[in-house]
Amino acid sequence: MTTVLDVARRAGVSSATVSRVLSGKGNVGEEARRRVLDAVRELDFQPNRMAQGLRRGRGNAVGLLVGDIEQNVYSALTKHVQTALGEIGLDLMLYNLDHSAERLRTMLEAAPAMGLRGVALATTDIIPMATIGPLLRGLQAGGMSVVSIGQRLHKDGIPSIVYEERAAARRAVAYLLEGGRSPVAYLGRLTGSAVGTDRYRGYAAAVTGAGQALRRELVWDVAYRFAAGYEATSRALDAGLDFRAIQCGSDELALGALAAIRDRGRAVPDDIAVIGFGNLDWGGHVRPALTTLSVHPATVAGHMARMLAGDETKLLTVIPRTLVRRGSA
Amino acid sequence: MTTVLDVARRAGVSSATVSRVLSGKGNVGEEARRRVLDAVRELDFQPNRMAQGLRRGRGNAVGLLVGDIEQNVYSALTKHVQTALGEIGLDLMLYNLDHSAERLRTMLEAAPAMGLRGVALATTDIIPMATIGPLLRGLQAGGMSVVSIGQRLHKDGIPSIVYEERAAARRAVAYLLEGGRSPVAYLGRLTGSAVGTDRYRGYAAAVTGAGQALRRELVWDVAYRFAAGYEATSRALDAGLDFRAIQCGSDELALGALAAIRDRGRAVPDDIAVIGFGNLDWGGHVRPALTTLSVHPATVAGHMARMLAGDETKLLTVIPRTLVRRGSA
DNA sequence: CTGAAAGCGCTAACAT
DNA sequence: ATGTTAGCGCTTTCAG
Repeated sequence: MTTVLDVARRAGVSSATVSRVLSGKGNVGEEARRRVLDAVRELDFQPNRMAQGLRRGRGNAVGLLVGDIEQNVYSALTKHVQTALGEIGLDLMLYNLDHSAERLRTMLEAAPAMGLRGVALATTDIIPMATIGPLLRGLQAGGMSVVSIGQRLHKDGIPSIVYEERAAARRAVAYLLEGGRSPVAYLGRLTGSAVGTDRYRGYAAAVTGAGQALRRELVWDVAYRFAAGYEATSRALDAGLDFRAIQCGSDELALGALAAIRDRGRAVPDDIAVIGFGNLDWGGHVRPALTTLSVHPATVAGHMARMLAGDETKLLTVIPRTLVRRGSA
Repeated sequence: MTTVLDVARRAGVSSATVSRVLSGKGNVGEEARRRVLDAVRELDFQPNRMAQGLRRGRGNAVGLLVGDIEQNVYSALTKHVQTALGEIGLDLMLYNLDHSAERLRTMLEAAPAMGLRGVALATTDIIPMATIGPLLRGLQAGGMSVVSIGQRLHKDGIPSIVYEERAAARRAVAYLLEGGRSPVAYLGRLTGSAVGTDRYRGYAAAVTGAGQALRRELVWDVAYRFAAGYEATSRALDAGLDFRAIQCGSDELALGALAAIRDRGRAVPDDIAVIGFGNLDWGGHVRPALTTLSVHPATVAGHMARMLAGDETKLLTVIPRTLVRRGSA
C-alpha cells in the first residue's frame, strides 16, 4: 500500500504538503502542488480512508436506514440516494430495518463508533421516540447530521423531507367522487404507520368534504403488502359490501385489490375503480394500468445530500405528489 | 468519546487487556475479564471502528455491487445479504452500478483504500474482464475476498454463486412444448448479458430437443425491462407472427408481454402462454398470475457470507431453480 | 509556503 | 496472565 510518505518522497516534499494538496486546505506553492499531483498520479495513490477517518474524527459514509429494501419505494430511493451521495464523494452504508424498532435502536447505537457522517432514516413505521429520540439527539449533539425521509420528525428537531400525503390522498379521492364513483372504500395501513394515518385522513376529508358519511365498514386497516390487499378486498366483495372505488395506501395493496376484483368477475374501472399510492415500477404495465400518486426519489435524494453537506437547513421540506392517471381509475 | 483507555482505567487493567477481552484473542484471567466486561457495560463502550480498521489493516464492511438496486432481483438479494452479513458482524456498503462498467471499475479501484473486507459483485451485465480482471485479482492478492453472484467468473478465479439458468430455461420451455404450446418465442436480452445468453441457450436446446427448428423471427433480443417486453411483443403480434407461448428472460419482460397480449385482445394462457424468469414479488398478484422460475436470495446470501468468512471455498456453487407454476402458463 | 512532530484509538509483538 | 510500547496512515497545529 502506498502512503502519503511515498508520495511525499517522490515529490520531494513533506507528507504535510501532500496532505494539503489533496485536501485543498492550506496554501501550497504552484511548483510543489504540481509535483505532488504528478507523484499521486504516478503512484496511483489513494489515501487510506480509515486513517483519514480516525484522524479527522469522522469517516465518509452515510448510513441509510430503510424500512424494507425489498420494497420498490425504498429501493428506488436508495438508488437515487447512492447517486446523490456519490456526487459529493460519500459512501452509502445500507441498513435494512425490516420494520423492526429493535434493529433501528441497535443501529443507531452503533452509529457513532462507526464514524458515520450522517444518518438518513427512511421508514414509514411509527418510531418509538421515547427510546429513539434521545439516541437521535445524541447523534446530532455528536455532530452527525440526521435526516428523516418520508416521516415528519421535525417537531423532534430532526430535519425531515416528506411527501404530501394527506392532501394528495384527498385530491385522489375527490377525483374518484367527482367521477361519480361513490362510495369509495379505503384500503391501507392505519395503525403502525404515521404516513398511513395521514393518507387515511386525506381520504376521510374528501369523503366528508363531499357531504358523505364515513362508513366504518369501508375502511380496511391492513398490513401493507399484496396479500393483505387481496384478502381485504375479497372479504368485502364476498360480504356483498357496496362500493364503487377503492383508494389504496400503497400500490402493492392496490395490485392485490385488482386481483381480488378480477377473480370475482368484476371489472376495473367500470364496476370498481382503484387508485394506488407510490407509483411503483410495474404500475404502468399491469392491466388495467394502475392510477396512482407519484413519488420523486431523485428530488428527495437531492435535498438529503444538500442537508448532509450543510447547504440546506430547513426543518421541513414537503414534496408535492401528483395523480398519475392511468387505466384503473 | 470513551476509549479503551477509559475502560482500562475503570477496570484497573491495561488497554491491552481490554482489547484482548473484547476480541476474544489471547488469555485473560477470570477476574480481569469480569472487571473489563463490567466497565464496558458501565461506560457503554463501543470500540472505534476506524481505529480498529486502521490498526488491523482492514475494516469490517463488505461492498455489494449490484447492477441496479431498483430492480426487485437485486433489492431482494440485498436484503438477504444484509441479514447474512449482520449475523457475522459485518456492515454493508452498497454500490449501484447502474449497468455501467465504468462505475464498476471506479469502485473496484477505490476498494483497497476503503479497507473493505470483501466485495460481492452482483450483476448480469457482461464484465469486460480485460480491464476488470486484473483489478479483481489485485484485490484478491491484497487479501480481500471477492465473490461473484449470478455470473460465472470461476474460470477467472473468482468464486461464483450462480443460478441454474440454461437447464432451468430448458425445463420451462419443455413444459410449454409438452403442453402443446408450440411454437414458443423467446423474449430476452442476449447480447450484453452473460446470464441472458445462458437462458436463451436453454430455450434453444428445448426447441431443437423437441425436434423443432429454431425460428429467428421468434427470438427477440431486447433490453430487460417492462417497456421492451411490451414493444417486442406488440411488434410480433402486429406483424401477425404465429406463436403460442413466450419464454421470457425476466419477469419484467413477461409483464410487458402480458400487457401487449391483452391490449390486442388475446388471452393468456389460452391463446398465448407466458413464462417469466426470477419470481419477482408482484408476480403472484398480477392477473393472470405469472408462471416463472424461482430465485433463492437467502440461500445465495448464506453462501456468500460463508465465503467471506472463509468457511466455504468452492469456486462454483450452483443454485437450482424450480418452475413456479401459476396462471400464465 | 513548507516541514517537523504529535497523536487520533486501537491492537499485536514483546517483555515480564 | 498482564503490561509496555510501537505504530497503522493520516491531518493539523506549531515553528520557521
